Amino acid sequence: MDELLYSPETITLLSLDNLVSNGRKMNIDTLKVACSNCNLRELCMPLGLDNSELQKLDEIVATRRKVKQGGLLFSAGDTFSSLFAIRTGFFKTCISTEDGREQVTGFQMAGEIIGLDGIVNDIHNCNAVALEDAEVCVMPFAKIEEFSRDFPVLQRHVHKIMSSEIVRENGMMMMLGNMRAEERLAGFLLNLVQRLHARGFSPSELVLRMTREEIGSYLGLKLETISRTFSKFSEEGIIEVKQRYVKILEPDALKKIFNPQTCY
Amino acid sequence: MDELLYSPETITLLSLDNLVSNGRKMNIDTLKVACSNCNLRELCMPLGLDNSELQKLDEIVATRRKVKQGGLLFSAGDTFSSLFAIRTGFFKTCISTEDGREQVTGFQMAGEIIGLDGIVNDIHNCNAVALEDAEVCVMPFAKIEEFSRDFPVLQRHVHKIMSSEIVRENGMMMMLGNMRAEERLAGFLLNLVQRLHARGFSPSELVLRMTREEIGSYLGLKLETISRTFSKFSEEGIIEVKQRYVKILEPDALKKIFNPQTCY
DNA sequence: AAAACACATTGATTTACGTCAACATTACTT
DNA sequence: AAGTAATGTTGACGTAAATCAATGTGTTTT
Repeated sequence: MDELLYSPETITLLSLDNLVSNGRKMNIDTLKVACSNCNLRELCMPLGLDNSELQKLDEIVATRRKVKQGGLLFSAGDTFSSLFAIRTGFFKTCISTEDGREQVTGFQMAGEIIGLDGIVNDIHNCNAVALEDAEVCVMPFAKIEEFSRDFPVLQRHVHKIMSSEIVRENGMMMMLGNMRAEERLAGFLLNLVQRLHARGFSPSELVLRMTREEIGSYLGLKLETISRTFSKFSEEGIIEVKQRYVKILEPDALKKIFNPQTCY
Repeated sequence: MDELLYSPETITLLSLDNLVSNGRKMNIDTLKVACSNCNLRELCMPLGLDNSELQKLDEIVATRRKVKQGGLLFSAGDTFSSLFAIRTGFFKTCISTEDGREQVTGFQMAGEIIGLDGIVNDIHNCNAVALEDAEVCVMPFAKIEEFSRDFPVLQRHVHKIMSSEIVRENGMMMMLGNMRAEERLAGFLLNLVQRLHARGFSPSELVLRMTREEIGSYLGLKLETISRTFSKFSEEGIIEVKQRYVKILEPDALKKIFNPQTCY
């Protein structure tokens, strides 16, 4: 394995929780929080807000909340009251049918917003599970709406976040409806690494926070197919895989697989 | 065929355009419009607004616009400026890859809102195609945002519309990722007929506005599979199919196929 | 250090749906 | 009314991914 610009350890760093946990699966941290000082400022809700607006946002983010690996931030059926901005950690959202089939609907990382599905019916529609120890900012939706009325920039931002989720899901429908296993996995890897890169991580290396089964569920495939496709990419020299660690050796090859036309 | 409570002709009625068209593919109707008098009041944007709020909404809906069958309301790449409320007619939204594969992302009918995908990037992300002659209310998004600030009920309503689209697409991911052809088509039919019923049509009969190919694209299946599955349902006495006309004979059987557990 | 467990890989076989192709029906054109 | 195009149906066959199963690897527990 080549020497790494970003070691797997470094990649994990952002998500580690240095504070002492009280041992419960979840706990509410009543410490006051300041968006204006948050190092996710560029990614999270505050995007594009000036100082006075940032201060207002501080009022929205009343509390933080920690979720241990494997813990639930919320479950389908819970009453909806807040959106959550991920500070650290990694989540999956998933829904299940009565007969126990599960569909992962998304993977969310630091700076992303979770819980939009609850707005329609004031009830959460999916489960949000922490795939590693995580911390989120709790943003009561009533407050978001209240401040949105005073701050058009915030209002617009909220709308863009929701629209972007709609567009992402449109893309997933294309994946699930039209693409073959290799295309889906290529698209998945490119998307993941791009979002990690936007957060200061390597543009070519990543450590998967989810199992093959969870990737498969997200992509509408079985875990064996994910494993086989990883192996195939690896044999072709496109990626290097060692369990959860993935290094993209030929990003262009991956792009070509995902979207045959654009990369000729 | 039994005598019909709602004939196919009746079902078509709502969508017919009685006004004279000027012959162009699309045209902008500058006639002032009143939401307060609209017969879609219960379904469309105004849901839950009182009289003074309804009047404000009238100001948002500046114009109407007609789209002929096969015409485009907007295309991917068009600059986004307005949402559209469907007054009459039926639309599909779809996206395509560079190499020409098409994915239908939704079918929209009277009272539903179209164009939410454009908000993130101020550019439409999909094509909206009229599957029959249609008329929409043009709602400039800047105005929607402006009035949302003054009318919390409207603000909440806009949020719910967006959230509901997210939830719908979550459901589609479940369909596309986990369900077999029969389950998908059963779910599709149940959803269509339920939405039509909410608009005063029959709870058991419908006339499809889309081809087998378009249904297939939406459901991630090929047109032959749609055709075969229709035939199978028909042979089993669950539905009666004659081209675009469908009558649901055994709604419970359909529900059981869609969701094996809930109906035992 | 060994045992137990969760997760990942790989092979053999099956299957649901896709592909290809012929034909039927309806709607559109002139 | 006849001819043409678009859409829908049905059959024969092929295939990508699922299923079943065995084995490997890494991590946690005691």
